[in-house]
This record gives sequence, structure tokens and C-alpha cells, in this order.
Amino acid sequence: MAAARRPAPPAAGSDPGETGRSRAGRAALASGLTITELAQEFDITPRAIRFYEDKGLLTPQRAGRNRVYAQRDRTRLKLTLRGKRLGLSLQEIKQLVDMYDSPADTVPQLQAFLQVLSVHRTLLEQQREDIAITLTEIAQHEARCRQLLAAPARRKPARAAS
Amino acid sequence: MAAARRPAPPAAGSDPGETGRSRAGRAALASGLTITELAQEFDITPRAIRFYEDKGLLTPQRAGRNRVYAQRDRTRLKLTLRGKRLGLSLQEIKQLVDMYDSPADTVPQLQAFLQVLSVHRTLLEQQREDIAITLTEIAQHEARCRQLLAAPARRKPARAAS
DNA sequence: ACATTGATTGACGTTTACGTCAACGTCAGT
DNA sequence: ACTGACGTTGACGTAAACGTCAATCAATGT
Repeated sequence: MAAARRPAPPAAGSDPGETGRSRAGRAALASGLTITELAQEFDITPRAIRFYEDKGLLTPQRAGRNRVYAQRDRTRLKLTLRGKRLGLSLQEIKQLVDMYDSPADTVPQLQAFLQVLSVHRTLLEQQREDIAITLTEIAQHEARCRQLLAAPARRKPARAAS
Repeated sequence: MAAARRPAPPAAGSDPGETGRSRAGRAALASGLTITELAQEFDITPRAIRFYEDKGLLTPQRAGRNRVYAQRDRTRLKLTLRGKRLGLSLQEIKQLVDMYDSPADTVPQLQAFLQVLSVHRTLLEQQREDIAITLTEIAQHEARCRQLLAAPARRKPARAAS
């Protein structure tokens, strides 16, 4: 997995305000965003968005050749990124998100749905515990560090002669 | 990323007595495990363990050519797998684990340590929130599903005005 | 003595999640 | 008509995290 990988994505300026004339003039029609706008909003690259589309996570409308993203896509993208932060694969995310907005109507479908939900719930609960433990440990280490910093520099204080 | 793919979390058997002759006769000397034993204990492959060693996460002793894993390695492996479940990369995990058992002794080191801890803490708190939200949503979906299942079997009651 | 079992070191293959580059279209402004 | 700025579709590259052989060696049971 790969989860919270954000080494240095070009450091987006995040929304400079396209008041009045929008960047590309006609690009963003009525409540629809262009790919770069969406990318900036979520601080990812257009490439990533196209990739998610390729994987079936997004299915934007088209204005000619160009993609137009509506609210639905933004929601799905938000869910996608949240899933990523939790370490889910795009495939797993698709599985979840698809179920989320396509109501199952047959009994076996509902049961399968419940099954998947249960699995993910278990997984999340495991993670929640891992996080709790880790946070506790981190707190301990932080305390120890601060204690050492508070104490008079006595052990190897960077070769400073007394 | 790829993170939480582990259907059966180990639950650490924590040192049962291999009193007398252990599986492979001479393999596991005094409180040391062979690579396959360790692998089985954590439900991973020997390959993965060697890979972690390659990445500097483990540094087992050797009995001739063979690796021998002691308690220290088991602890580090446990931390490693926990990190993976949280979606951390092996590199990040190494960073953390290394700091965990090599006490920083200079002031700048301590400060850097605190810095890293802080970053990870922030990240974990973000994840904790993501998990909380997702669990809530899952609960809602489960409730909805069960409601639908409890209702009399109806054919596609979508937009049924009745 | 010999086959079997388990470990070791390469080396190459694979999947996931994009990055990067090329070639092209297209609309807006000059 | 020309020039950017942005968008589109390939196609190839890459880093991470192993999987999958293959060849080899070492101790052991028979």
C-alpha cells in the first residue's frame, strides 16, 4: 500500500479565485469543472484523475472532447481519495463506491453488499486499533523526547566542551 | 498502496516453548526462529521477510548461512506489519522504527525526532477521522440494507407509488 | 551413499498507481 | 494566419512490494 504518499506535489496555490472570467473562458460550463480545476481543488494531477476514470471510478460528461465534472464526480473523487488515505486499492474503492451509489435491489445483491460492508468494517476497526496503539506510542516517545530536551544537556551535547 | 490486505492478523503467539527438539532439529537455536517459522507466525512469506531485511527493516543474526530471528526482529516485524496496515511505505516505517529503538542523544536529533513524530501523529489523526466517517457511513448502509431485506420481497420497488 | 528437506542468493516477472513525453486538436486573443 | 494555453489520446517509464523460478548448498533421515 501506499497510502499517505504526498512527497511534493507541485505545491498548488489552491484557488486563486477565478472571479469574473474563468481561466479557460468557456471551459467550465454551468456547475461543471474542467479537469485541471478539479485537480487543483483536490491537489492532485489531471493525470491521476484520468487514471481514476480509466479504472472506472469516475465517469464525467463530455463537452465535445473535453471532460466535464459535476457534483457526482466530485463526491466520488472525494471518496476515492479518502479510501486512498486509508490504504485501500483503487479496485477496492471502486467496489465500495459503486455499491454506495447504485442501490442493490435483489436479495442476493443486498446480501453480497452486506458481506462486503462487513469485511471493510472489520478492516477499519483493525486499523482504528492500530492507530490507537500507534498514537499512544507516539505520545510516549514525544514525552520522552521533551523530557530529554528539558534536562540539562549532559550527554554528548554536540561536542561542546564544558 | 496497497495496505490492509491481510485476512488473518497474526495475533502473535508470542514465544511458545519449543522445548526440546524444534521442527527442523537444529534450525531454531536458543530462542531464535528460522525464517519460515517467523513467516508462519506472521502469516507472510519468507520472501517478504528477506525483502524487509533488504530494506533495512530487519537485521537478523546468522547461524552459518542461515538467518536467525530473535525477539528484537519479531518486534520490528510486528511494527512493520502494523505500519503496512496503516498504509505506510516501508521507507517510512524504517524511519519510524529506527528512531524507536535507537535513542537520539543530541539536541538536533531529538528535535528532528519530534518533528517526524508530529508529522505522523497528524497523519494518523487524519486517518482516524477518515475511519470514523467511513464507519458511520458503513453503519448507515448496513441499516438500509437490513431494512430492505426485512421488507417483504418486492420486485424493484424503485419509484413504486403504490 | 543418497535422496529429501529447508535455506540462500540471484535474477527476472508482476501489479498498482501514477509520471512523463509526444503528437495532435481547438478555441481565444492579436 | 499565427501563437499560446489547455485538453485529448496513446505509449512508455518508474517506484514500491513483493512473487516466482533457478541454481546451489547444508544438514538429516534411511
